[in-house]
Amino acid sequence: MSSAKRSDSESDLTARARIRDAAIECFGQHGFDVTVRAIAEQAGVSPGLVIHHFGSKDGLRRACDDHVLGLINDLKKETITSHDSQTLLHQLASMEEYAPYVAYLFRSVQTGGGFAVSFYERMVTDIERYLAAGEAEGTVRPSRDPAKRARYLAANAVGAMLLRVTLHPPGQKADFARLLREWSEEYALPALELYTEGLLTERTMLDAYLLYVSDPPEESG
Amino acid sequence: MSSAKRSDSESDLTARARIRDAAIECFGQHGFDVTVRAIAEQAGVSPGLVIHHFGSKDGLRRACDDHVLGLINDLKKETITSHDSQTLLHQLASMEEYAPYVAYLFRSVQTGGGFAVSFYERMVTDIERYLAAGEAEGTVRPSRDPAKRARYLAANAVGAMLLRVTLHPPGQKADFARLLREWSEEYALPALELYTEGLLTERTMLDAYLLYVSDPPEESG
DNA sequence: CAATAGCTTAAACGCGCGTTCAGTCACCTG
DNA sequence: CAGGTGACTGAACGCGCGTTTAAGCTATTG
Repeated sequence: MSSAKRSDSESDLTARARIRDAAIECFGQHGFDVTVRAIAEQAGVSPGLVIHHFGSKDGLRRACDDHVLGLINDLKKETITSHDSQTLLHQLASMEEYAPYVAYLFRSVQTGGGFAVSFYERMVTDIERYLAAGEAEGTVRPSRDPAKRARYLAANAVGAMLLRVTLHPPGQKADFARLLREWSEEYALPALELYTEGLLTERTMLDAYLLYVSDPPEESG
Repeated sequence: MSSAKRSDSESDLTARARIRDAAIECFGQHGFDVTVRAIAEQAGVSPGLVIHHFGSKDGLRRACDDHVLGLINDLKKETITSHDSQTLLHQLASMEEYAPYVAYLFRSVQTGGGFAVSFYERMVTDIERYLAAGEAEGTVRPSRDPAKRARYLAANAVGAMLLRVTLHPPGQKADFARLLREWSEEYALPALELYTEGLLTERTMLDAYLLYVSDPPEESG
């Protein structure tokens, strides 16, 4: 379904594909409130044709979701063997030709909805696998609850980027690869401090919590 | 400016104030795309009156920003002496009568813009002070760059909550106090693990980075 | 009481949106 | 060549939005 046509150069694509690509670009750059007219103009067609092919603006959005999902799946299958230590988003962002799709994904997460949730869940399990590998390798400390740790770290990492993009929206041609790189450089020090030395000097809070969960007090009310 | 009238009970307020409060409630619950008509209905007035008092929908939004900002300032002045260890947002959320304002702030951050940025910057310095206090007290490890650490931790904390609210939007009467509490309980373990034990088993990455910044390699290109 | 000023409303305006529709064109099929 | 099918367009429709406008109501003032 997603592996049919795979050419580019913009004009030898079927109009339907051109509209879909234009929509992904517009949605990613300006959010899902872009007008159908703007998408049509970007694709070089009339607004009516957009609806003719996708039924409605919502149908177009679903088609975009499906297409991006297909690309992700294809990418995953390709890189499942090459055991690189990069997370899904970094993989995507590092490839320049995938820029519009990364922007689309950011915008999806920013907007919320089912597609964003499923993509985020994918990242969570991605990070969980990544941490488990590090654990097996001996570089990552074992956790008392690896799943929750992965979820916690994922929420922090993705949330921080989401906040950044929301408060300081990038310009027209958003280079998310650069954005992720700059983020990593900017906060490498506090991140590495936190990851290797922790934040607290004593373990009293953790020990108290562990004692608490092993022997919880009675619930009142 | 924000300390003039301070009564409630909804009907003895001036219409202007009633509209403003209704707008804060609507904006917080449904986002800034709520219609002026919906706000007017919530306030029990006609749509025209809303524009009559605030000039435009944007003017109404600015008035809401100013009002919430005023409340925050008042709250800060009150609790500046009581040196509690709670961050600004937790203080707000812990007071039930402030619920609409917390929802409004969440929605502001979610939407972006100048007001959201200034509020977030406030949280950053808030957390920086909080960390510095812990450092002086001996419970928080000193950092090689406290400002950046504060910014990093703030981005993670706020971003994670933003992501949560975006992907799993709360129902009609959003209880953000409960939401923050549930979040803390849910991820107490991985957070405490990370904060007291760190994530990595070796300090090679941190040491390599420290070496790198003290003697950076030549930039090529 | 008459007059003025401000609060308030119902109705409507203008605009931009998603969508529909009638019709044109190109291309297959027999 | 006749006929039909689907891509495609330009124009329009209908709707909901923010906003405007004219008029009514109330209260204060001389």
